[in-house]
Amino acid sequence: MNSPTELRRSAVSANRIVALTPRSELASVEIGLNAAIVAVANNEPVALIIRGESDVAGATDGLPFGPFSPREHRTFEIGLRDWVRAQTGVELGYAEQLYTFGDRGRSTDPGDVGPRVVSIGYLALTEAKSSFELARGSWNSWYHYFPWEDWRKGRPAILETVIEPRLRDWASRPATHVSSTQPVSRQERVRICFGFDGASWDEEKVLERFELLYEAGLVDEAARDGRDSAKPWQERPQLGTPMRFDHRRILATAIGRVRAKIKYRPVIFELMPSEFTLYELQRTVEAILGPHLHKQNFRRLVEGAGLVEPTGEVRMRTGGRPAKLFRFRREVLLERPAPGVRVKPGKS
Amino acid sequence: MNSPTELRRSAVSANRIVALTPRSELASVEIGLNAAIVAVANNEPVALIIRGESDVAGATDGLPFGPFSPREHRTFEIGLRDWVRAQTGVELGYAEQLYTFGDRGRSTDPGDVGPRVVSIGYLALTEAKSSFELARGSWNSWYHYFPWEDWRKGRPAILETVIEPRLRDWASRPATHVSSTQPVSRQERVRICFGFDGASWDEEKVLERFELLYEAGLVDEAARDGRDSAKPWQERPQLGTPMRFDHRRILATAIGRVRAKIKYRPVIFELMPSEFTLYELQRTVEAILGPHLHKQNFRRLVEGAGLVEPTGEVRMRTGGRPAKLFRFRREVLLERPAPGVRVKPGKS
DNA sequence: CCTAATATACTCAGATTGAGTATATGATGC
DNA sequence: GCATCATATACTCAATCTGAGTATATTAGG
Repeated sequence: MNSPTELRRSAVSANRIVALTPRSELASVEIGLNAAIVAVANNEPVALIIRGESDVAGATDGLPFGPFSPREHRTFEIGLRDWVRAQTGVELGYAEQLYTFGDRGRSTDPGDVGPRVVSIGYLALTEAKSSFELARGSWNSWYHYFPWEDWRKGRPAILETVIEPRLRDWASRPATHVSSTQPVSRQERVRICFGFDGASWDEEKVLERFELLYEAGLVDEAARDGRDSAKPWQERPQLGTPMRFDHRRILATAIGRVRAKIKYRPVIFELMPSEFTLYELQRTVEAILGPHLHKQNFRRLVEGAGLVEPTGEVRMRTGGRPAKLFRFRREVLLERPAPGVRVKPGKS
Repeated sequence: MNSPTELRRSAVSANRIVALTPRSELASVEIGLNAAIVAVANNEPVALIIRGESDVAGATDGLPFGPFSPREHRTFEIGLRDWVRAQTGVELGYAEQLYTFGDRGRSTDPGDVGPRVVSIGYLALTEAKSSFELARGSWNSWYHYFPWEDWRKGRPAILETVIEPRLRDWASRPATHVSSTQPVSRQERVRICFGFDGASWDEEKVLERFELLYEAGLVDEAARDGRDSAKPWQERPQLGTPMRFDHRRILATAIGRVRAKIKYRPVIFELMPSEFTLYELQRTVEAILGPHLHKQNFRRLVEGAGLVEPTGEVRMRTGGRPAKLFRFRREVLLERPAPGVRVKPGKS
């Protein structure tokens, strides 16, 4: 199989194979476009969720998605915008590609070797207009699907009561596949991802945490995908609401990306109305990131970085002194290489 | 077409269409896996290049790539590793997904509406063992393809002499497609991407710069893809060596990603031998990032962050005082949330 | 043993950051 | 109308970090 001749032959033909192989012999796949559409409504971070029919594990919720057809759409993004508009009535503003998922182990049909759906995940950010006219779907809190990510009221209890004991139990068992590409022990991975034993909590590791729970068989999707370590879903505690297909994984990727990105790109303003007070801005950042920020320093940072400019107006009835209204200074994009809300957790 | 009934119908069927549509009707595509395999050899950043037959624009160089077959490979990464091993003999270590490209405008056949190749780009980092046993391909400097990115000897002359006048000329002409999604003028984009008129040079904007040159019809790939603004390739100055397919775009994405990533993840050590001096480490970082760093502060930073530990050995014959040898401290991964070489340009 | 070349250690001023206190001003209730 | 409350905004200060310099150590080569 790996004789020098074999290797040579396959190497030589490699660059030509696409052109030379008849189309029918090439295993082709279908492309699914999936959109994690994120907004912040009433200081709650939400994603646009489509409810569909229940799958084998009882999951009904999913992201807006549709097949990508090269016939109809010149680019993925155009296709995505069309799909989202048709499905939900939402006109997307900011959108960026997240990741392309294609594991066979994650399909709903684990033994399948035929054509397969490859999911290209997209992140979209939009302003949450109140009682938005949705043709279909609803805005659901993303902490509904990831309760362990909600640190707005301190460390979520579910970490102590459910996740930690079960993950420790899983970590104490030997790995089923001992691989040389996985040099870090289960225990260390659990400790780092979930901040046990004094390790710090990294709010960006959303996907890593979800993947760990998946590997440990603690989320319903794992059982549905037929992982050996997973018990039947009726017997397990439900860690967050499951989603159809691998949509929860895509949403986890999206949350991690947003949390990382607002620190070095001014994408937070995609979630804001055109005019806002600095405290509203802070609350929006906190809705995304979790921990509370130091109010005075947040102001200093945001104003000092030139991210906003006062409109001259004030908002009355804030319950105290009126707050100045600000707008996003689009010119920062032309001034600084990487403007963003480089916030760090603090008091108040 | 967009009557309420139509919209409703398409919205309702959206989630089911994958399951309900007969396979023959779904436009399926072929997945190509492409690897930008990066190393640093003799302080020169290099990528593994496969030379193939010349395309219509005369491009011969390309990245290792091959079709992804769901039949054979459980994941993209496994498929990629297999392909790279078969084509080049290289066993990949670190690899991460970059981006999935699928524009029709970038295919070699612009009018094509049939099955299309979607490229999933991967970045791989490896140590450049001297005169590596390559079954096929060669290590080429990446500045061969992107001469304007090479700032190791100061601002590259090609920016003044060729790029600036031609981009300014292009920017002064009105955009062919005036779109509301492009609120920034050509002039501003050129200024920001290439650091003209006192704007700072952001070494991470490799892809943005390449895309701008592509749009302006200044790289050979643009003419080959039949963009209206591009003159026949014989008439244009060759800005860097062109590559086949959209491989130069993938390499640009890879360079930008590496340059960004070494600042917050210790991926630089994937490019180093197991033992090295701090100056060798600095030279490797500089090969990737471009500008020179302040030697003393670089040492303070790297040691202070706990990224390395002394082996106790020294390297003689450095031309002066012997240098201590260091190794990567893998434990940092367990200690800090985002360890990396957070370097900033400076003197010496 | 002197000199060149490199490695490493130490210093210091300015900027940034975390966190506190003080003041401004409209809303509310009497 | 006025005290009180609640919030917004301004100012202060020490600890730390950062950029950049000078000084010293240790080899190789003549």
